[in-house]
Amino acid sequence: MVVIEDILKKNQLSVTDGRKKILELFISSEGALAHADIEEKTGENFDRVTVYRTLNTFVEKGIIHHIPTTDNSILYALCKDNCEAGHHHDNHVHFICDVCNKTICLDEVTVPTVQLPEGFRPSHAEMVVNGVCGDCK
Amino acid sequence: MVVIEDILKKNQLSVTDGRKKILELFISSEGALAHADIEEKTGENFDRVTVYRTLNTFVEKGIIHHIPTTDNSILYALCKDNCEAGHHHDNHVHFICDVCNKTICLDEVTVPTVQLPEGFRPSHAEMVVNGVCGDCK
DNA sequence: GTAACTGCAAAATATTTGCATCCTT
DNA sequence: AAGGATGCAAATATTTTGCAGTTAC
Repeated sequence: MVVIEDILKKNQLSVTDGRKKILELFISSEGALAHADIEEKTGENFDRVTVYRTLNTFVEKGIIHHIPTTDNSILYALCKDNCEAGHHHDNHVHFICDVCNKTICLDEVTVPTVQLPEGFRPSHAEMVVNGVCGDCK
Repeated sequence: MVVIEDILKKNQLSVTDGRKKILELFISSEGALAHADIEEKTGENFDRVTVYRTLNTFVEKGIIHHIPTTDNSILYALCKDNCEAGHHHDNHVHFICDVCNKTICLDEVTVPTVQLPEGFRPSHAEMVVNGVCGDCK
């Protein structure tokens, strides 16, 4: 698909099979993905190492970003257009469903600002909400 | 110290040297601790395995809890009194300093509620703010 | 004395690195 | 053709498990 290749080119990355598939997976999935998801769902067996490297590259370029999680898992999700390399401004709330366990980016819900104590200067804020999602209610 | 032993007893845990030292470390440090911090800062060389088991036990009992982080690290911090085993209600904002890299529990700052899309039901929310802390400004 | 906790060894997982080969540009 | 990306092998790092010895109560 043209769009996917454009994203890669825009970030000075050569267009390879693996990168296209992984990026496509992110675009087609509504939620966030863990490393393991990617190894499974790409269908073809990718080399584990390639997945690691691809994810790192995507994070560096600002195509995807980490999502904070309370358990130990590492999740990745697509960044929105206003992200730049190394400094993403992806200010929406993430929702983790307790039932189906999917992580969903609530693009419409902005992270609220909070009043910090004297002397603290915020640069970025993340918010994760747990609960039951629309599909599982 | 009496207080520390009381916390352990209150949670039906036998009072051992390792648990006392690790718990003491949490109480005396203002911020959150990673597994590695604990191995270092307890001074004595604990067995790595004991640290893992102690942390898990403390989390199960609700003495400490995970803090969500955007990078891959796993951080732990003390829970407040209103925490119960397996179900903590620790609703304050966490602050991670970009300079000194410490993670601080802002006990006074409550996580705000956000308006979720139709059909979503929240059970818990976490918020992490990055920036520069009072000491590093 | 008994149950629970610890430490050691080792297994199972997860992540990183080096290098030769292959693919993109 | 040149540089970057991949795959394999192997090195590291992280976490879990089993079991025997030790400690708390």
